[in-house]
Amino acid sequence: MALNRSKEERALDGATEVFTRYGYARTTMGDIAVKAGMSRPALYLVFPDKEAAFNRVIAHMDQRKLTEIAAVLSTLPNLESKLLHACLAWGLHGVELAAMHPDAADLFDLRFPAVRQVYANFQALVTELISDAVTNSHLEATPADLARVLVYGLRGLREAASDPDDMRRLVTTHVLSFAKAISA
Amino acid sequence: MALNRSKEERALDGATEVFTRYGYARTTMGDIAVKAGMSRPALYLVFPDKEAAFNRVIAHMDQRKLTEIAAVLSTLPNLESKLLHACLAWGLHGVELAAMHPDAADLFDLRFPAVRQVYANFQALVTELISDAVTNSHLEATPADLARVLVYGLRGLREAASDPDDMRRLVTTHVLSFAKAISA
DNA sequence: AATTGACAATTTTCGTATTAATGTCAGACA
DNA sequence: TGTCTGACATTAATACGAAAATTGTCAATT
Repeated sequence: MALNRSKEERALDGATEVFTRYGYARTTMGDIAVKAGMSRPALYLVFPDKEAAFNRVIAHMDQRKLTEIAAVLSTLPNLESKLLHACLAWGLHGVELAAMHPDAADLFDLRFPAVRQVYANFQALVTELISDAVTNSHLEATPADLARVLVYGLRGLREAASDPDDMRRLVTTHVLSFAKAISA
Repeated sequence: MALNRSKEERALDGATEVFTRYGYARTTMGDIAVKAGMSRPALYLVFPDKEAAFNRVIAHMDQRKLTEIAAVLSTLPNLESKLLHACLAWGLHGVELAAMHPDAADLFDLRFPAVRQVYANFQALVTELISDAVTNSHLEATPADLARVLVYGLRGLREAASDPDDMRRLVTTHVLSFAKAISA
């Protein structure tokens, strides 16, 4: 049994695959159970309910992405390149997912507590990154407010961008002008 | 008849009032006709169809707002204060309207060509404002892209802001950091 | 102890009847 | 004569009961 993945792993992976492909509304616990190779009641032994499954999936994906980003950040030399990489990696993630699975739009709905948490987490990362620089800049705003502006600004760009390449250009412009403002 | 407003005026004003209160989907041509004090067929002599009426209303409100903004801009001394006033006046307009009439959310739906035009117009205004400064800054982006980032960044802030006062704070932070970036 | 078939409760979907809204035009009106 | 409207056909939204699907639970099984 050591070679087989645990039922928790299979449940989480199955849920991740189905949710990211079809979004929240259009996936059923039955779909997930089939993907995970278990019965539907067995799934309820792993997740209390559908919403909890969704929260776990979002939180897990976010944790992976943030860890991945943090690992790269430590290799980068300055604030500008750190911010740029963080925002490109994080901001493009959603756009690429949406381009791959247009049905999964509700994965980014801020009405989900898990989605708001994703934004809060990234905002915390950005706040940490820019705190030192902000105190030296002549801006009156707090690092937290500046991070909020940067992060939700990224969200606004999603509506302007026509495709991932365009999004990349816009994010780069956004981040570099932001970095310049707080580095001055 | 000189004292009475023309039917075109009454139609436009009536349409403006009803659309801004109930949004596009929940207003009927009948509602507008009543407000405008004319029969429904008479309304069709002014507007070809409902969508045209909506476009006219959005375009007219936008024209008024942009004219109003432009008048103030000419009295302001520098780029920073001009940008700040423009973005506060323009960006808060929608938030305040939405706070007043929550049913009218679809007034800002980018699927409406008229709404996209509103963004394009403001983007053009911002591009014009910042063009000189950008050429002196060390940013590689074009004024048009920078304006796009600023304008759609404002849109993103709407989802972060909890109320008009919070929105005001966020917009101010956004604009001031932006202004600093292109003024350096 | 772990799992599931089967169940009640709830939600979604579907077909259909009904109502409402849109856009048009012949004819009424001034 | 030119402006306007009552009445109409067409299309779209709504209401609603029946059917199907989904959720969450538990007694029974392995």
